Amino acid sequence: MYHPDQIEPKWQKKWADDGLYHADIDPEKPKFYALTMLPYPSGDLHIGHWYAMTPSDARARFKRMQGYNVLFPIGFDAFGLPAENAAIQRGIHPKSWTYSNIENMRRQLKSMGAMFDWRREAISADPSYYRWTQWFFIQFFKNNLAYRKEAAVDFCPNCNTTLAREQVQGEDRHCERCGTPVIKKNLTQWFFRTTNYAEELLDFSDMDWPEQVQTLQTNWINRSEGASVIFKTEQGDQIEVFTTRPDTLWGATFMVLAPEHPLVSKITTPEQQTEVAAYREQAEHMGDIQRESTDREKTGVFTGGYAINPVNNERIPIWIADYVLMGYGTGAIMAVPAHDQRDFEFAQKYALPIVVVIQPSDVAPIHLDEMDAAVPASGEMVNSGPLTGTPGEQAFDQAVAYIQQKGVGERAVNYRLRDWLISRQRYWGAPIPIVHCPHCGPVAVPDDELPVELPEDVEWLPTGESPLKLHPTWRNTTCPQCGGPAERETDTMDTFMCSSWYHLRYLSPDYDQYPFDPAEYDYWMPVDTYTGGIEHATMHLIYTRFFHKACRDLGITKGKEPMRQLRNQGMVLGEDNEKMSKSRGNVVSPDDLVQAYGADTVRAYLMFFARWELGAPWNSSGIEGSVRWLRKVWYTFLEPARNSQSANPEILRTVRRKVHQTLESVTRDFETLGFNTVVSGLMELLNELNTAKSAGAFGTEAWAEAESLYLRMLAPICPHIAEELWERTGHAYSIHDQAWPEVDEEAAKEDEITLIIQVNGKLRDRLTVPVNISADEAKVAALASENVQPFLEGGEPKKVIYVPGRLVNIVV
RNA sequence: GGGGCAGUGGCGGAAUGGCAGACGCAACGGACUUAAAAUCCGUCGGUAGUAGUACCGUGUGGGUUCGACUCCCACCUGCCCUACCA
Repeated sequence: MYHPDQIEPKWQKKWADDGLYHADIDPEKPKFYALTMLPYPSGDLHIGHWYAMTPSDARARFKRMQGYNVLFPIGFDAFGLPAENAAIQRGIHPKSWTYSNIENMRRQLKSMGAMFDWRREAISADPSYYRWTQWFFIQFFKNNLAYRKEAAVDFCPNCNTTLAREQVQGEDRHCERCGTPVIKKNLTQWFFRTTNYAEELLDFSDMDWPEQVQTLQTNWINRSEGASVIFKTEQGDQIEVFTTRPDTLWGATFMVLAPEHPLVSKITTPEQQTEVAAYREQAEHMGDIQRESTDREKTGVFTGGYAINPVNNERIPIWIADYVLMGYGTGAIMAVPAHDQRDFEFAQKYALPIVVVIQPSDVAPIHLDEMDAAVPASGEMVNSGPLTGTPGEQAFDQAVAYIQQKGVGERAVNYRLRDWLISRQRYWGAPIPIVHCPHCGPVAVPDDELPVELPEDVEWLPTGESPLKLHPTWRNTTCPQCGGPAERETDTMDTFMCSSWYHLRYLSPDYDQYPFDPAEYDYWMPVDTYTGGIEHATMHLIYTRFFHKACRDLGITKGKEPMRQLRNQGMVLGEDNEKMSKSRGNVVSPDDLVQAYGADTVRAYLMFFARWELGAPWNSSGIEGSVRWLRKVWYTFLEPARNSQSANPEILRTVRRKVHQTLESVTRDFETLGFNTVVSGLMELLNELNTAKSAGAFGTEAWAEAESLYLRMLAPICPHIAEELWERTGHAYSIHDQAWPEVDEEAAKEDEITLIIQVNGKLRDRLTVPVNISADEAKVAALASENVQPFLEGGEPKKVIYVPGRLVNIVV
């Protein structure tokens, strides 16, 4: 009988004792770095973790059997808010909460039977880890990739911390972690210059990443081509604007600044002072959700000031309006009401002039008094001074050339991507290693004083303030530069900073000279296959790419990208087709499943029940199929047959053919991460083998080969049962050290094929013919078919198409 | 408003432009059993027919092709991302 509860712990212990999955540098072997996104130690391993990790493990095991030296590490993204919330709510220290969770999750992870090399485990909350997170920060700081500025930033009132732009999501602009709508706050925060890399981050060449992730990142970065144009106020101040439509410059009849624009107070005339101040006040207090809602009627006020349109020297009024955002572009726009809907609405409401300067050829001649909407299309330039008459296709380039020649602007590219805000006003994170000195300003903590350790004796007060700020002594220090009294930065780093480089720490988690051992780096990097959820497309996956490129420019890392191939798994939903959650009561516990069925069954089912990249709702009866399969595997190979060795050569030939055909498809599907068809292929083969077994194939040479190949193909998916059967069928330990079998092309070949006979593309007959049938023979056979005759109606076919080895299509 | 992905039996899914529904779940019928579980055998897209078989069928409508689940165009539905982005 198959008893997974007996064999699984036994083999897990033996593999661990033998160090079977230790991955060490071996220059003789090609390397393969397989990486699965590291989990947050929330306390319990979710079925989603199993869904993410066990297929990745199977793929890594497959690569290992193919002869690669495979590194498949694991660790914990151990800093973060839930730990701190547990501290506030239940009085448990985040450290003990986190580390006891890690202990439990380690046990759960080990129950998977995955080939993790535990010697390489890295925990981002260990001082030996975050010492280097801090070290990276300092490298960025010293090289002007980290800077501090005051800005209106997103703040989660529930988590009591600022967030990066990427961590604010959805229409209601809610916090990525807790779902609370964020508010804007003016704060001085640390940023990384991700925007320096905007252009490079758009380049996905030589990367095998899903189209969807490329699209998400490309849209997130949102490159737009246009021109930057300098307008001057009547007092001579410059106002720079970005426009994607330089060809509409002659139609710019007013300017709009964001209410927060620094020039507003200077431009505003005394008469307009009160109104402008009131509007700015109102804009400041209005939530972002309200302010950014598109359907709200546009509002604004006149500043009293005027600018000069640099192409036609027209005097145009300067307004402020909250539909212009300080955070995008320059916070100022030239308004072209005739050709931009927003500007059009604004101009209508406030009776501002509208001038048509573009006449698209497929639009009836535009008359000002008949306009009820802007005409955003491009077309021939009209009313545009020297450029009047320029055809639509040339308008953009001609306009840019014109402003460049006049020295009032130039071609420009703008991105929506913002710099990465990394300050968090929380305790449980890596402290930002900066000392604020009243004389020297912000000064980096010297390398030999790293890590800046988190003090453990902190108090939890429900004030929303970081305990680091409230700590009586920790803040006080001396300036590393001048030696005078100074204060430590009390903000910690975004945990995405920790996870931007964990793949490097896995290489040498105990190394203390550098973030990683360069020898390990040179051997293992880049990551060959990276797997994880698509929800990280515009967060972690952008950050880690930025991090790699920034480090490359500092001489720390090498190569263009950190991860060569990326694959995303889908999500396992509850049986009710809803996202699993405790409150819905639809959570599936992997611990319970392992207890009931064994890890191998859970692994097999997770790989079989859905397309991995799509995921599907859980089906608790579906897992029965995987249980039955493994039970069947067990007795197929272990229970001798009464009629052993009595099969005829025909049967044995068929056995060999099926085995090698399956090996071919399984190999291909493992390569492409098509796990569901790997499993179904093996199920199918097992059915065939049982047919052959009842026909007397058991105990033959062909059977022995089938057994050996079957178990090896099974090994990556169900490592325990494969090892057990490998031993029980008399093979030497360990199956996981065996080579992936080679396909015997000769054995896989078919002798006969089923030739499909179609008439006008419709199936009419199937003929069994020799595989090497000639085209003429095939056509003759097809035309002779009884099922075809009635359709010929005695006449000659118009055309007969023969697809070698497949079909004959008769066109009548 | 913009962009992306998906749509195949009761369900999950399979199918280099060439036999639609492999494999599995559920369901139904049968064998074994005192009984149950386990296991085994069989049926399982729709309509008509005892049957051979015929017709219909991969969200809808067109197109390309000897031939379309697959490629192209338009649309519908669902999900995801994004959004006064200048």
